[in-house]
Parts: sequence; structure tokens; C-alpha cells
Amino acid sequence: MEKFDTSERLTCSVEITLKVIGGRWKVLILRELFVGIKRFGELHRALHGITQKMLTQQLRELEQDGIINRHVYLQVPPKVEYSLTELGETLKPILDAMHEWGLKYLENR
Amino acid sequence: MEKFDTSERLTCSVEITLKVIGGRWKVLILRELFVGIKRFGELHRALHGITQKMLTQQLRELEQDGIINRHVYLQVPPKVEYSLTELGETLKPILDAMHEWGLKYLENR
DNA sequence: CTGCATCCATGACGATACTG
DNA sequence: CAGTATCGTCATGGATGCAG
Repeated sequence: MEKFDTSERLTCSVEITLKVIGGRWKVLILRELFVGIKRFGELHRALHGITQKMLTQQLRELEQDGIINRHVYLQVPPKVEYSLTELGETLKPILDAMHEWGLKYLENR
Repeated sequence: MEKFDTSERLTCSVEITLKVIGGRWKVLILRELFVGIKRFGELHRALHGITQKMLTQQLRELEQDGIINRHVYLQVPPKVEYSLTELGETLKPILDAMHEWGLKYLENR
């Protein structure tokens, strides 16, 4: 029972990309943010069915991966805005390509 | 800009693409098949760490989704070859883009 | 050689309640 | 408004053995 790579089992960079955008809600969050800056509540309303816990979690992971910025306004009531980083913007061509492929896939079925 | 209805499971075509290539081993299998036709055993050796069950399972799903062909030679011992379909080939640009992005991501960390 | 059956561990995801 | 904190479920993936 030999463990090969305890740190990460990512052997190719494609898997890294997949890991970054692979969360249950991440591509949907990214699609919202490609349009522009959004507040937490806006995202929560836009992604029907997502719980606050999941939204928070997925946003944290995207932030951790350097895909989005989190801007907290120190005020009451709280206001937090999310936006894409430069790195996050570079994901757009990929998501667009995936969108196109998905449409083509649906035609061929 | 299109509105996606998240009341259903898969509503946005990006998610469909993600579902097709999102399995734990699928992108690695696809990378092997982009090179050319491969036998079951070849894939099994190439993807260090995968179990036969998982390899079979992921190959079945890719076949189901119309991404790969499965060619069974009726002989003993058995011989099964896997290859990309035309639809499968159209995934290459996307995987290439994801590969490039993964590399860039690694630089920026 | 290829692949199915079975059992099982894990963690991703979700429902719900509570808070500064 | 924008989160935490628990607790539970269920699909995913893995170990092992058997079969044609």
C-alpha cells in the first residue's frame, strides 16, 4: 500500500485548471462575475438554490486560488463585493469555449 | 446575455462540458487518446494508480457521452481498443487551453 | 486480458439554526 | 447583510475478489 504523492495527485496542468473551476457552483459564480462586480447578496439571489454556506465556501476557494478579489466595506450593515482578478479574467476564453462545446454537444445528442 | 435557470441540475452549457470531462481520471484518459488508439491495458499502465474498476467506469461514461469509441476484438485473450470520436477530438482545443492556463497559474503562485 | 460484483471510506454538498 | 456552526446525506472513488 504505497502512497505516491501525499501532497497532491495532480500530474498534469489540465487537472489544476479543473480543480480551480471544478466546484459545484464555481463556473456559475464566475459567469456572474464576468458581467461585473457583484455583492454577496446579489450572487446569492442569482444562483437559485445555493446555500449561504456553499456560496461562502466556493467564494473563499476562488479567492484562495487568486481568481477573485474580496472587498469588505467596514460599515453597518456589512457590504462585501466580489470581482475577478486579472488571473480570473484569463479564464473567460476557456469558459466561453466550454460554453460553445456544451451547446454543440447538446445538438449532437 | 442568457439567463440560466438553476432550479434544474444542469442548466448552463458550461456545466455540461464540465460534467463530461470532470471525472477524476477523464482528462488523463483523454490526453492518452489524443496521442492515438490505446488498448485497455495500455491505458491501465499509463495512468499510474487507477484501478481497473475506475478505468472501466470512466471509459464507459466517456463512451456513453459519445466522446470515445470502444472496439472489441472477438478473440481470446480479449482485446479492446479505445479511440476518440469526432466529437471527442473537438475537446482538444479546450484541454489545450486548460493546460496552458494551468501552467500560467503555476507561474503566478 | 478485460471487466464485473461487492463492500466500504471519504468528503463534497446540503438543511437548518444562529450571530456580529 | 454577510456570514458561522452543526449535523446529516449521498455520490464518488477505492480495495479486493471473481469471471469469461
